[in-house]
Amino acid sequence: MLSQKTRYTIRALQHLADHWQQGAVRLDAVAEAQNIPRKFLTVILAELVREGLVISHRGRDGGYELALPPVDIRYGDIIRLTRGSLALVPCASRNAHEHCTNCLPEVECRLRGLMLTLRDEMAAMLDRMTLADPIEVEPPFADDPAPVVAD
Amino acid sequence: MLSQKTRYTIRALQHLADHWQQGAVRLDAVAEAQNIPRKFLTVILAELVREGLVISHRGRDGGYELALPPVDIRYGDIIRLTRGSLALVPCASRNAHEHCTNCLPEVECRLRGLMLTLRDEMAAMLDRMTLADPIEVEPPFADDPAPVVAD
DNA sequence: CAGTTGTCTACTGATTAGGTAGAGTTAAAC
DNA sequence: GTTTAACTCTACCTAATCAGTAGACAACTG
Repeated sequence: MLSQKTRYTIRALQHLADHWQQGAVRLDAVAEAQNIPRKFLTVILAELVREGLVISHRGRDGGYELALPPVDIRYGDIIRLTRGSLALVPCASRNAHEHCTNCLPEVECRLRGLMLTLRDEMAAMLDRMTLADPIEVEPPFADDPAPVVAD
Repeated sequence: MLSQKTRYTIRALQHLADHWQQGAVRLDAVAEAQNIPRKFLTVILAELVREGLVISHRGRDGGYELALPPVDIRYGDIIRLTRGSLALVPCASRNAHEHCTNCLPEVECRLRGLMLTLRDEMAAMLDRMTLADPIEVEPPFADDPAPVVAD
């Protein structure tokens, strides 16, 4: 699962992408539109600024904007950034490889073989999609009560 | 990431698959061959027995064996069993759907749209592979020190 | 220089992960 | 029919991570 923080990060970036070249977007605007706890969002955006994905402007009329065009920000990169890796097991990461604990030697681990293949397939998809791509939303599943939304 | 427990589960099942129709395999044999803490493995196998994936034999010369042929156990099923879902966000699960907290309405959530597509791709692959499939292992990445293995 | 906005360090409470302890139950073999 | 090598079950524990908050500070604009 993606952590809540990763989910917030992606939605915040999508929001900034939607306002690309429209000037800085205030933190409160993002928090409100995307339903993200304000204080938590400050932490998230500060991190994105440090990573160079987002530019901030302080003072009156301050806010945030993407540091590069949406088309240059791939979903794969975002997830690698926040989660460290796309892979489902540490030993199957190509960018942040670590050995699994209590595992077999990698050379004979079939779980690793499988997870490497899966990782590559996931990476292919996530690196094909950028913040500029329109994404089709899907209707909620039928037999599912709508969530109670606090106002 | 898959939890350590899920990883152990998969490797334990692979081990049983390797000994399919060779009689019951003792817990200690699995623990040793797969490098899984013995006591923890009892918990894992007990669960698999309850789920009907594994049969246990008590008493002397007891042990465990798969309850059905390896070819009938898909990796997708194993992960769904231990993790509840293949999806990377709760709202993108087709089998154990839940609403995400602090999210947008699902009908307009692009993160969900993306993650549903990804889930389906992952599911297609994981449901194509079974415990009977040979899996190519891959050599460790080159610049990577071998792990220190306690004996 | 007042007010609005972002920045930073630290903290916290709840949950989950990853195991362990230990008493109990079965059943094959002798 | 006793021994003994298995599996089973409930309970518990510790450490890490997650999700989020507090509050003082810094910078920019008008």
